[in-house]
Amino acid sequence: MDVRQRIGWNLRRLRKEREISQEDFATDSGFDRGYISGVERGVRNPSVLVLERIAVALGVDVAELLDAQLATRFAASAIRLC
Amino acid sequence: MDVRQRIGWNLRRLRKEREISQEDFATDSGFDRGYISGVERGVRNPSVLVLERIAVALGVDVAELLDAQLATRFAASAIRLC
DNA sequence: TTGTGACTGCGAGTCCGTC
DNA sequence: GGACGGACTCGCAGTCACA
Repeated sequence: MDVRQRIGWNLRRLRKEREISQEDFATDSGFDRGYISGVERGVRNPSVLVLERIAVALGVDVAELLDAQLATRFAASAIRLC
Repeated sequence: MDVRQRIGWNLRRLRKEREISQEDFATDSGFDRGYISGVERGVRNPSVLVLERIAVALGVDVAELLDAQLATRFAASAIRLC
């Protein structure tokens, strides 16, 4: 799985856990809503500074955004649920 | 510690473990030597796609480049050794 | 062998909108 | 609520010469 998709699924997972919308998270993290959408879908290529801002907004460590296992699991269950 | 410094120390640590120069690693990973130098010193802000290329060239997972503990330890010992 | 400043092209990141 | 588009700005990717 691509790093961008890994990050995307992890971001979506952690955001959903907190039960907030992309718009609310965008304002929290100080990013554009459309940009957050792109990151979640894995079409954007964020820099590590962006990653840090996202991690801080989520209250987790940057490394957690790159966790392959959790991303894969969440992606699989998300596909099953839809 | 800044994410960029974390990545920098981890890259330097893993590269030194393999006993190769910045120049050799640059050719291996397909980057410019000056750019690698900047990433190691934490003055560059690489994108996640760059991170993946570096990780592949090192033969490790991207998450390992963001490991805070190993980076801090190596940085401390490096300062002690110099 | 590595650090560093300066440079250009292009993509990251923003703001508007529609569906 | 979220996907997706266009147009825009600014900063990063990638390179080189020199210390």
